[in-house]
Amino acid sequence: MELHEAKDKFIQAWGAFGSQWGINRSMAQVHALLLISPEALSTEDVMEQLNISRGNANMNLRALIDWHLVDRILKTGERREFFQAEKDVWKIATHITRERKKRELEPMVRLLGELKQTSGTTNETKAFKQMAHDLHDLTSRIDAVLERSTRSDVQWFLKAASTLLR
Amino acid sequence: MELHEAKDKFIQAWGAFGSQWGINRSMAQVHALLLISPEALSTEDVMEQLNISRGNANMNLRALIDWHLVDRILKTGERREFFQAEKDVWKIATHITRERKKRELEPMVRLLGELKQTSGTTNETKAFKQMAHDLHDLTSRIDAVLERSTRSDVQWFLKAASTLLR
DNA sequence: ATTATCTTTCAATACTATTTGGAATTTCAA
DNA sequence: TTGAAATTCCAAATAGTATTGAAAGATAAT
Repeated sequence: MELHEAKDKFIQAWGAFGSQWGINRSMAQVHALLLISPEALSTEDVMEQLNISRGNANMNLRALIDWHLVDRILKTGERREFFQAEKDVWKIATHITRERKKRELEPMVRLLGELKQTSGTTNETKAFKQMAHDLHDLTSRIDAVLERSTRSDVQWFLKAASTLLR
Repeated sequence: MELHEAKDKFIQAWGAFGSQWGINRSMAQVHALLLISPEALSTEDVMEQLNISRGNANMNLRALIDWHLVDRILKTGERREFFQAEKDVWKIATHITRERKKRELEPMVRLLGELKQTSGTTNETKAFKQMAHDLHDLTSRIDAVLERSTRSDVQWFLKAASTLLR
């Protein structure tokens, strides 16, 4: 397959994949583009290559920086800013996981913890409390697994181990 | 907290949580409602309790059945159908995971596998191939972990173990 | 201090996804 | 069979989200 075609396929697929998981398409596409660029790109580059507006490019670049997936690069003698994606896929996975865990999973765990103490003894209440309890238990476990698997020491260890075993 | 308030909070939260992860709000809310109902509900019940239209209720109930999260119940002497959610949270998690893995993750793994064989030796091509390779590696690993952790024998074992340790 | 260049903001617009409600279809007890 | 009761379908309406583009705001060279 030609590079051009492959690049395009990847950007489209990453965008579609992102939107299925609640990440907006442009953001995922900008990320994809930066992931496969050997050099840091300017806002203008991103706009041209993805055919999106300045405002859109700017907003999504900022969001990606906020998610720690992209760094702002300043080149000496250059007025504009350049953007470069983090290329280490472990770090990417870690940042996305931790961020979503913090923003979405943890609040849900907290809520379920509260809800399982709802007062009452009717059948309906019992069913509710049971479900809140079970879900709290499940989400806490998932939270714990994600916490462990994204801790930087584990990352270091896994990386070292996989290098040794290569 | 009162049951009514708790129920409502749960349904709203589950709906919001779902949409953040690419599951439409009504579907998540219907699921939430059925999760906490001790009895199976009719389409009419769902419509009333969530204030949604017949078409909407019907469509999402069918989708939930398709995802193996809800069963259709036939009561003798009753004309209408009733719906009951799977209450075992392990099974719920397993079904959701396996379904999304199959529909979304596996196709991405396949694509990355193809893309990493792109032809060319320029810097740009090399960067592209490297990223495709790394992402293929990562997504395959995630796929493998999910495969293992959702296999029914593992589920059985985990459940038995957690019962013993109670 | 002025100007050219780049970044950010945000109201208007376009686009997508969801929801509705009525018509068509199916089902089953009489 | 028939027809009341239920389900399913689907085109149109609505709601929700993303994108644009022009203007305002920064910034740094001259």
